[in-house]
Order: sequence, then structure tokens, then C-alpha cells
Amino acid sequence: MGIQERKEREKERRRQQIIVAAKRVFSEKGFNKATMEDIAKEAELSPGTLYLYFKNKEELYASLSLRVLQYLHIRVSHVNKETQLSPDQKLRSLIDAMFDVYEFDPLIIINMFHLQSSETLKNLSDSLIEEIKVLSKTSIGAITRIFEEGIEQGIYVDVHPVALADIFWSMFSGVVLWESSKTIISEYKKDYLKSTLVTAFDLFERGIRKPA
Amino acid sequence: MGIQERKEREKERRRQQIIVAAKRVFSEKGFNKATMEDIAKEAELSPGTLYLYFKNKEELYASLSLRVLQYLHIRVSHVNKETQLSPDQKLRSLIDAMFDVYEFDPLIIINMFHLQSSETLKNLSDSLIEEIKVLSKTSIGAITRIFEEGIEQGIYVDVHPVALADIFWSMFSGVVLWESSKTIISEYKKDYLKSTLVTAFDLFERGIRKPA
Amino acid sequence: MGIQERKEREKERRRQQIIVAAKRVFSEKGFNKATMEDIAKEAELSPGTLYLYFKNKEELYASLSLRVLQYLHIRVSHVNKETQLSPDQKLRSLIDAMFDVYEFDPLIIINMFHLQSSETLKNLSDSLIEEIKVLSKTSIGAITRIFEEGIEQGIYVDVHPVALADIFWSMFSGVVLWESSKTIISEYKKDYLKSTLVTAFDLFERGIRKPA
Amino acid sequence: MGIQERKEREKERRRQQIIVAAKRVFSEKGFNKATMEDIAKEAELSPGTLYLYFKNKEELYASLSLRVLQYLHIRVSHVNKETQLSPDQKLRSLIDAMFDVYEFDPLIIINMFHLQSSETLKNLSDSLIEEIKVLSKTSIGAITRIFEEGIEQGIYVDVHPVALADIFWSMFSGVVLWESSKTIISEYKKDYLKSTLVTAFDLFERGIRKPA
DNA sequence: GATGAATGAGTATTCATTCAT
DNA sequence: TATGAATGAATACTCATTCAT
Repeated sequence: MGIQERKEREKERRRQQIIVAAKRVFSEKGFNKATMEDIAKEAELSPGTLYLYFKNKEELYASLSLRVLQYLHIRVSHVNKETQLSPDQKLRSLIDAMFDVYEFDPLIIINMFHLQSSETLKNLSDSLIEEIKVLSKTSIGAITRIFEEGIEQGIYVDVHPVALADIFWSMFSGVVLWESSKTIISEYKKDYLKSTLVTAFDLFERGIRKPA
Repeated sequence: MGIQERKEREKERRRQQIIVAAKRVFSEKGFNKATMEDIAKEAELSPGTLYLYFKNKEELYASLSLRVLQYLHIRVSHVNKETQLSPDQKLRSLIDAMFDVYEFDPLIIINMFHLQSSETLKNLSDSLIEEIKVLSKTSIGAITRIFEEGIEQGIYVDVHPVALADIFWSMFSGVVLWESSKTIISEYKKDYLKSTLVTAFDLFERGIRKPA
Repeated sequence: MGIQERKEREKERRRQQIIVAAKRVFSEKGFNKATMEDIAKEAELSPGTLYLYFKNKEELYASLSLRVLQYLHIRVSHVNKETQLSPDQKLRSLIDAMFDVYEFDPLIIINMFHLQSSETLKNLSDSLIEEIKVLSKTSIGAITRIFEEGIEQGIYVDVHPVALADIFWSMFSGVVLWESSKTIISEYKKDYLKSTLVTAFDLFERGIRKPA
Repeated sequence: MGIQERKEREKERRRQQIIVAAKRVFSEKGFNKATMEDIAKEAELSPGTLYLYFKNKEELYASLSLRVLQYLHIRVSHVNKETQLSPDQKLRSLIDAMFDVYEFDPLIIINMFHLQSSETLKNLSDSLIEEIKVLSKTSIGAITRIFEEGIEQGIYVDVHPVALADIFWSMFSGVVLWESSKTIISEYKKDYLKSTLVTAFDLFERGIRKPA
């Protein structure tokens, strides 16, 4: 391992250290109430150091969403590569992947919608925006292809596969968001979320399957 | 009309004037980038006046969500009162109501999740929090009853009706959120949202209906 | 009683009503934390009405001090007019007057030093400033004359009588201020104040009396 | 000198720089009319920096009084330690100390009464309040002991020594306050203050001394 | 690279004062 | 006279960001 490479590795380690701290702080306080100093303290670094690794607060925040997207991308691409699986088996696999995405970072999905604000996007570097767009597009693309296959094989109803993919993702994030917010506003339990997700995916499957 | 009553009316008019301005400004800039001065200017009032009608910025913001909830509540309650309708017809009616909710304020649904933060709730008056909770609960309750009926009559699959109501609402808000964010992140069109909603509700209906 | 006169009387009643309310509020909250609305509420009037009787907040505040000064003036002048009294008897009388001044408004003496700020004086009407100056001067003048007499008669030590009057007043207000502040900063009791005043006047008397 | 120590020193230097500026600005404008920006400008620092050294405006203000109290404490304690001095000599020494306190900061004594407001105390950190209380108590305690000695030795009149100490301090601050306020309200000269203090202390001494 | 002290622009909120009714 | 809704100037305080060390 060359010196260059070791440095790269060290640098990446620091980035992760910051990201982990940021995740904790943002999760607890939300974007606005969380201060860069809070995050620096949590990461046991100085505020200045944060700026060596992230252009600004918005970009640090966005990179958290990016991590989930990256994870989603990996899992979903993998499902698609298993050519020997039937569409049904792939959908099962996809749903498993979604549960893993949720386990990977249950709270950050909430925050992914922060990205929507065009005011937010203004402060992100073009390369980061590009990466987010590409990951979003390819992940949704991979999901789309699963449904496409099912439609082609006459198993799923004849609906535009892109719409199916969008609805699939919307339902997933919608349930996560809604159940998370309910835990605060009303008295529902968090454990309830997973069972709701199971039911939701169930309904979805039944909804897209062609009647025999 | 007595003087007292006229004053009440005038006061309510002012509140609406502020709410309308706030909606515009918050929609355009988001909660944080929107300043109270922006809103005051939009409402053609002075900043101080805003505070005669709303305790603080958070409460002004929350009252926007409240309006949607109130509208939702009215529409959904109404559906439930039409006892002569079959569950299927009620579901149709409910879906129509959701479209109207969306038309009523397409952007503010996004903001409803701002309420989730417990930091935000701290700054709201107890009475406002109470009202939000009650409206949320009764609206979801009314939706739940529709599904309950369908299940009792053996038309819908035997799933906990509360879960159905949650998924119904989650799917709706998930699609609205996701499509809204896509219009910025990628190049999809806004008009696409409605057709996605139609498809989503379609799938949902098919998913919950018992196979013949 | 003519209409004119009745109006005058009514007007004076209102002024007193406001002054009494202001005294209560200023005493409790201090000049800065007290708002004009607080005072208006206490007086069961509207904020606007306050401005019909007092130019501004500073002037309302100053008029409280003026009242104490007026009372002081009356009491002290009266002592001086009793020509049949010996200097010693007059000093006794003066001390009695000081106790009455303290009883008249124990807290407002604290506030009299608010007048010192030239920034404050800027906001007072010339006539009010003039009145304060005249009352201060004549009251201190009357006190001075008592000591003057004692010195002339060889009873009191040969010190400039104006200085004696200043020290007399300073000691009085110093004790009131100090004991008031102590009740908050440390754990002394308020009742202690009066006995301290008694001792202080005692010392003063002994201090100015020529040794036999 | 280690780095740690140098930093400490630098930090203390900054605190003093701010305190000196604050003293000037508060003296000139009073607590309310003085703005944090005024003080920052006077200190040639940014407003934000002030908050790195002082929790808030009230605490910055209180720390000025603390300085006088600290100086008073040092001087008064020192007097008391000189065991070879007679009570009379100690009183002389004490009076000299009071003149020095006055020279140290003639205007800030006025402000010490700002502390009295319980509203003000609310905004101070517990540790600062504690320090003020302790300094007040021990300083007054030291003064008390001087009088105690004189009473025990039969030189001074038999009055509670705590009351003597209170009156001594009240007279001092009363004269300073009154003469300061007179320089504005009427046309007296500032130089007059010192001679009044001399006379006041003189009277006090004569007052407490037992007749031969 | 890392630090953390300093910055200073930005803003929610208050409240004395006004004025149309 | 009296009102009280509306004003809008004023300001304490925060915090993302920078940069000398």
C-alpha cells in the first residue's frame, strides 16, 4: 500500500467519522437546530475540520442521503443482476432490499425530502447533485426493469413500469415518513412500522398482479 | 350584525390574509429561508402585526398544515356520512376527496412532515398541538371506518382496517412528496403527478379487493 | 363648581389612576421590563390613553419621582415653617418626615436615580425637568436651613450646611437603596431597614452635634 | 510559559479588553441605551466575540460590578489583616480604601444597584451570582469586624456592628450616587463629591465614637 | 492537515408610539 | 376623550464559515 493510498484511506475514514456524527446529530435535532459545532463535538473534531471534508452544512447533510441512495443502488442493482430469478422472486428480493434500506438508516429517509428544496440544491456542488441524480435514476431504473419484466411476461397488470416503480418507492417512503411522524404526534408505537410495511408491500403485490 | 361580530370577522379576515401570504412565501422558500419580513411584505402588513395573530414563526407555519387537515377532515367526514353509499362508492368518494385535498394545497402536504420534529412542537401552543392531534386522529378514524365496512361486508381483504387507512394516507402523501421532489431533482413534469396518483389509487383498490 | 373645573378634576383623577398603576408595575418589574401595555392593563385603560396624560414612558416614570419629591417638599417646608422649634426639635421633625417619605413610597426612591441619566433627561419635557430641579433645590434648601440654624446657634459642628444637607439625604437614600438590594442579593429581612435607618439618623445626629 | 498558560493569558486579556470597553459605553449611555454593537465597536471586536466571553448583556454588565466588588474585597481584607493597627487606625485605613474604590471606578457604583432587580438576576449564571454574594458578604463582614473591635475596646458606641457596617457602606454609596446625579440635574461640580465624602466620613467617625 | 477564535451577516421578536374610528 | 390595532425601528443573539497559527 503506497503512501498516497494510505492517505486516501485515512481521508475516507475521517469522512465517515464526520458522517456518522452528523447522522446522529441531524437525526436528533433536525437540520436547522443542529449546529456545525454540535456535529464537530460529536465527531470529536473542530468545526474547521468539517469544512476540509464538506463544502458546507447543506452538502454534509446531502451526503447522508447520498449514502442511503448508494446503499439502495447497490442492493437494487444486485437484485436485477440475478437473471435466473422470476419477476415474482425479484419482487420478493426487492422488498427484502427495502427492509434492509430501512434498517440501514430509518431516520434519514425522512430527511431525503429535504433535498427537494431548490434553495437547498443551490448550495450543493454540481458533482454532488449529479451523483444524487444518477443514483436516483439508476436505482429507480433498476426497480422499473423488474416491473417491466413482470409486465412483459404477462404476470403484472399493464401499467407503465416507471409509474409502478415510482409508486413502489413512494409507498415505501410514505409509510416510513407517516409512521415516524405518528410516533410523535400521536401515541402509536414504532414497532408498528414494520408490520405496516409488510402489509403495504403485500397490498402492492396483490394490486399489480393480474387476476388469474 | 353587532360591532363585536364585525370585529371578529375582521380579525379572521386578517388571519387569512396572513396565512395566504405565509403559504406563498413558505412554499417558495421553505421554512428556514422564509423570513417573517418576507411574509409581512407579501401580506402588506408590518412584521409586528404578524405577531398579533400568531405567537411565533413556528405557529404560523403549523397553522398552514392545520388548514389542510381541517379541509381533509371536512371532506372525509362528509364521505362517511353518506350512509346510502356502498364501501366501493365510499372509496371512490374518498379518492375524489384526496384529489381535492391535493388541489387545495399541493405544496403544503410536504410541509406537514415539518410537524414531526419534537423541537418544532415545543414552540407550538398546547391548544394548537391538541387541535392537530384531534384532526389527525378523527380524519384517519373516518378513513378507517370506510375500510372497516368493506371488510365486514367481505369485499375487502381481511387486514387490520387501521393499517389500511395508514397505508392509504401514506401512499397518497408519499406520491405527492416524491413527485414533487422529482420535479426538481430530475426533469419529470408536474402534470405526471396526477396520473401517478390515479394509478396508485387504482393499484390500492385492486390490492385490497378480495379475489372473486 | 364650573364645568371647566369639573373637567380639570376628572383629568387629575385619571392622572392619579395612571400614576398609581405605573408605580405598581414599575416597582415590580423595573423601568425596562415594564411595558406601557402592562401599565395600561393595571390602570384598566388602553395604551393610547396613557399618552393623553403623559408625553412618553420616561415622563410617566419621572412623574413618579416627582410625586415623592413633592411630598418631601411639603413635609420639609412645613418643618421649617415651625419657627418656634429649636434646631434639635426641627431635626427630629425632619427625621420623622423622612420616615414618612419612606412610607409614602419605599420603592420609588430606588428609581429616583434613574433620573440621573442624561439620556433619560433628553426625553423629558423642559417643564418637568424644571419642576424636578426646583423641587430638589428647594427641598434640599429647606433641609440646609435647619442645619444652618443649628450651626449659627453653635449647636452643630461648623461644617458647610449644604454639605450636611447633602449627606443627610445621601445617607437616607443610601440606606434605603442598600437595604432594598440586600433583600434580594443576600438573606437579610426587610424589617431590618427601619431599624437601620433609626441607627443611621442617630449616628448622624451625634456626628453633627458639637461636643459639650 | 506553556502554550496552555499563554492561551489563558490571552483569553483573560480579551475579557479585560471587553470589560474596559463595556465600562466606557455603559457609563456613557446606561444599561439600556448601550447596545452590544456599541460595546463591540468600542472594543474593536465583533458582536459575536462578546458572546464568546460573556453569556449575555446582563452578565457582561454584572461583571463590571464584580470587578469593583473584587477590588473592594481586596482592599478591605487587607486593612483587616494589619493586626497591629488600632480600630481608629483601621477606620482611617478603611476610609482610604473607600476613596480608592471610588477612584477605581467612580461611575460603576451607580450601576451596582442594577443588580438588585430580581429580573436581572434571572439572567445571570448561578456561579456569577454566587461570586457576587460571597464577595458582598465577606467585604461587609470585614468592615463589620473593624467596628466590632472598636466596640469591644469601648471606643465606639454600643451599636450592632453589622448595622454600622451597613450604614458605613450606605453612606458611601449614597453620597456617590447623589452627587453623581446632582451633577446632571443641577449645576454642582464633580470635584465637590470628594469633599462631601470627606465630611461624611468625618461625621460618621464622630458619630460612632463614644463621648470621652 | 487540524485547530478554534473570531467574524459579522442575518432575523425573530418586542414594544413605545401613533392615529383612524 | 378613549380606544386598541397597527406600526416599524431597534437589537440581542446565533451560527455557518474563515483563516492565522
